[in-house]
Amino acid sequence: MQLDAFDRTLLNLVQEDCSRTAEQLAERVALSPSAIQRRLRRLREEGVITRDIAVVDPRKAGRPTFFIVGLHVEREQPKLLAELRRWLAAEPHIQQAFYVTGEADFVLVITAPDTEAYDGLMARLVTENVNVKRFTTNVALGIIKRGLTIPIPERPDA
Amino acid sequence: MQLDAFDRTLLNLVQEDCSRTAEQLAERVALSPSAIQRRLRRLREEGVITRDIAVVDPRKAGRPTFFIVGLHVEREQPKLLAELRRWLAAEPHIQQAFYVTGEADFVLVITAPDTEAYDGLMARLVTENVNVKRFTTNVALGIIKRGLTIPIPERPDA
DNA sequence: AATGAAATATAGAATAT
DNA sequence: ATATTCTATATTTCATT
Repeated sequence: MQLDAFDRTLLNLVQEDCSRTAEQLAERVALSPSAIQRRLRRLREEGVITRDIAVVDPRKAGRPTFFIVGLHVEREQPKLLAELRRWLAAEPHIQQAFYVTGEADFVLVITAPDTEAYDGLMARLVTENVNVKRFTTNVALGIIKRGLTIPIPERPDA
Repeated sequence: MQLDAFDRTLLNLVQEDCSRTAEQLAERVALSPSAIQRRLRRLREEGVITRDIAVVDPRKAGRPTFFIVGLHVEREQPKLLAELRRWLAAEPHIQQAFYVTGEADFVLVITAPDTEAYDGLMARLVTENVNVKRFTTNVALGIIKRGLTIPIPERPDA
């Protein structure tokens, strides 16, 4: 699916705020509200926009602690890795998981109400996934920024 | 602000999908649609819900590369750290930034259209922030999970 | 004080020009 | 691409507990 300049600015706008009305978006996109609605519907149907979510302020919702975790596996066997991936994806407290090059094999961003909960989670992780060799924990002392926005250049260059 | 059981389930639901109508939410929250709307409005006013955003599929929007970066600073002086924080927060390609304990001082999640763009960004980072000593890069080979959801227990335990 | 139900207003979806 | 209608949702108001 090809994205034109209109699609790209729309994507940038709804990544900031998806509660904007088509009319409000029309003030910034040189398109009629109905054209904007059609495009947004198409972008969602095509899976360019995968979902619309509310972002909650952690300080006002239980003050969870954030942990950045580097995971090291025993073997790089595809089967074992796929299993681990599924496990990570299914765990609600794991916000994000990347399979990476470099020192660690996986990097995780985890939220837990407290350190004990985190310990419990990681204990389960290592016992239920024997392929996990070890992990290194970084506790977040401060959250500077937290988002999923992918900046989309107005003009395509790919 | 105190969150009761209704607020908590609502928060869990809108973190999954904020495009649900009050009527749909009412099927799962034993409240009338109007009560639900009032609560959601209050949660947004109070800043418990900070914003509503569309999540874009990176594979369908330019296939950017994700980088997980560990940042090491020269000095831990509050003034210098605050400056760096501001710089990180202002940079659109930096999706997330945490100030952490452990080996690195900051952990960043960065998206860039390609490796050159990443190089350019990091070059700017180190030249414009002399307090940055060095950094370690992990390239994401695969994204297993990507979200901002904070699981909120139905019963408060804090 | 907060809820539920009915009123109005607004935005979205579909159709036609 | 705009204009119009139709439908659904959100917003407001009010009575009730």
